[in-house]
Amino acid sequence: MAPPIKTSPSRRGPAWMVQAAALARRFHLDGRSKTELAEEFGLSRFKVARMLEEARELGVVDVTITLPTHIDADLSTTLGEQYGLRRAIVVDVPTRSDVDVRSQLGAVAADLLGELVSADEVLGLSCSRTVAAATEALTTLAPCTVVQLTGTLAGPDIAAGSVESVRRAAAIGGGQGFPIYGPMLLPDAATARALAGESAIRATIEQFGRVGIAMVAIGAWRDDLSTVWTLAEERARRAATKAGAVGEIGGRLFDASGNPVATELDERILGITLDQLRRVPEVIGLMYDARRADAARAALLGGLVDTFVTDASLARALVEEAAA
Amino acid sequence: MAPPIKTSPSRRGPAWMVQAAALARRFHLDGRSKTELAEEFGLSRFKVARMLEEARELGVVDVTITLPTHIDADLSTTLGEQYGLRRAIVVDVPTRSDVDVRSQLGAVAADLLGELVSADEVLGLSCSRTVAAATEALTTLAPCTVVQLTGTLAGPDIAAGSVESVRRAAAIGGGQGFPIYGPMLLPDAATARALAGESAIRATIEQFGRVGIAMVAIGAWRDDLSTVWTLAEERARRAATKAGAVGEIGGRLFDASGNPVATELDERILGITLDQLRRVPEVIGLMYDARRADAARAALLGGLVDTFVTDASLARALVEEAAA
DNA sequence: TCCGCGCCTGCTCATATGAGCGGCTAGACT
DNA sequence: AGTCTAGCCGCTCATATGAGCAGGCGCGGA
Repeated sequence: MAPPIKTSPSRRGPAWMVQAAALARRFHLDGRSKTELAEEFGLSRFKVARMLEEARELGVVDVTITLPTHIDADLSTTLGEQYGLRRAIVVDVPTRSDVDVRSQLGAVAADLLGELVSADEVLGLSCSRTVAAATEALTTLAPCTVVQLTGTLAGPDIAAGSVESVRRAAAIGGGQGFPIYGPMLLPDAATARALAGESAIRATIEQFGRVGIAMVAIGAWRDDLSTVWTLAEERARRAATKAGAVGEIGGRLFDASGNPVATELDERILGITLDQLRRVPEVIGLMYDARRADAARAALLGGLVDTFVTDASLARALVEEAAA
Repeated sequence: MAPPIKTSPSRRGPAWMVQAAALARRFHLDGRSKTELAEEFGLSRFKVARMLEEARELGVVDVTITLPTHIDADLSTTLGEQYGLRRAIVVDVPTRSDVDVRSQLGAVAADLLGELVSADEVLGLSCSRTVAAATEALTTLAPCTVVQLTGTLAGPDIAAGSVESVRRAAAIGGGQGFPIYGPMLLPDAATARALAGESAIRATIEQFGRVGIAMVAIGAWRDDLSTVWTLAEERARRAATKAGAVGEIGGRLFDASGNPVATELDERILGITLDQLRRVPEVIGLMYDARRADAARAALLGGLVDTFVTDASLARALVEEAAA
């Protein structure tokens, strides 16, 4: 016996199509109730319901989600679900230039801060060009305490990775700022310890436990893909890589599972540790570029981050990896 | 006092956007209930409802109605509403060539017949190239009686306007056919009367009162835009135009209000009268080309037609006219 | 500090909606 | 003709949903 395959259960004609389309428009777009539509079109409410459902099944109704900002909603949702994130936001940035991507990502991250930070909360910021881009784009922020989570980056564009981010955020929100006047990576452990003891810096470090929401950049532990990597000496780099480091947050290295990697570098870093970061209720991680996929995956699977803001290229790489 | 204008009642951030988008997708596309979504997303059902509604208002959810066939759903609905039609079907045909438009229109009209004609009904067909295109595209038709409503057109492509349409439809549906072997326009009234009395033709004419659904082409009473116009003598044309004729159906002229225009030509026509046509419960009018807008408007406003099948150019012209 | 206002939340209850049922009809096969 | 089946329709009743309301909360002005 051949199974009862339906060749074409019900071929709908043009009249049906047009009416279904009109129903769909008034239901989905105008938000009318099915009962209203039944009266308006002179149909039973059951028929309305059945037509709408069939229209959906036939793909007549194609709901396109068009966010006003450049956010890829579908990719965001997929990414968030696949990695069990609280939230994922994929910025659909057409250009490939690092500067443009950072500025787009920053704009979205800035909006996100405005949205998530509530008054009297403590906001923590790491130092990176991406975080700087976010604070540059910041326009609205609840009055909150702003804490610098890491020492400053001494890179070519010094202003980007500096205390400036904290100052700006505090100014916009109208709250207190806790900066760290000191480099992220120090020559040796002793200097690092000394600086950490300095009174202003210690005041900042003491805020770490109070941070309610942190925005940090995630770096890959690879050539040219992390500012910290660039700062480290060749020997230290090798040692860290050998120890399993694939990425870093604020100079703190982690392995493919997202667990901290303790190397000699760790002692020389001025800033929040990964364990401290884990205790922050809401960590927003910023990251872009598909070449950082390994580090991203580690950070996400390791649960270092609650909310992940990224660009489409990296998001796609992550989603495809997870699908395979 | 300045009125309480809200500058921006609630600026939603990226997190809200992404969640709203996810909700919208699952609601509109996957057809989940709001209560389900509330559980799935850990929200109250009220919040879900409000987010969905706000998303709709903000235009975040853009429901695109995409019909599988080349039908412009929006234009169809608008046109139908503006002219108070039972149904309007606008075929979105990209090409401009008459032949292509006719064949596309015909395909849709054929589907429409398959959809609307029920068994044992009496279907009437006028003679025209567009109606011929429809019967050529016909694949499914309920068993019904097919009646030719007008005499045959003696044009360059004779097959198109011939008895062939009736024969084809009757064959496909498997019902009886009532053809008219005789021209639509006769040299004089006496000949017309004589032919109408001929037994086979009279049998057909007697069916006119039983026709439950008619498919007719609407012509414009203008140079080159109506096959009948071409057949008439210059003198007759002028007289008809002077009498107010703007269009014709099966050679029967009507004025700008859709009322019959009685001229000498009327006596020489073999076929259904406009008054007889009005008594048909469902008249499907076929027409295309924006240059026929005047005739179209007259036929529609005059209520000569219940269902109007047309191309996008004509539909747009009509809609814009009505809007002004 | 107190108050009023705007905004958000979740509640209640009347209404809208969905799932499943049984009746009806038409076409296919015996 | 009898009968079977697939659609289609509209009903019932349990559930989902909407409109409107009241409480809470942060902000800004007196």
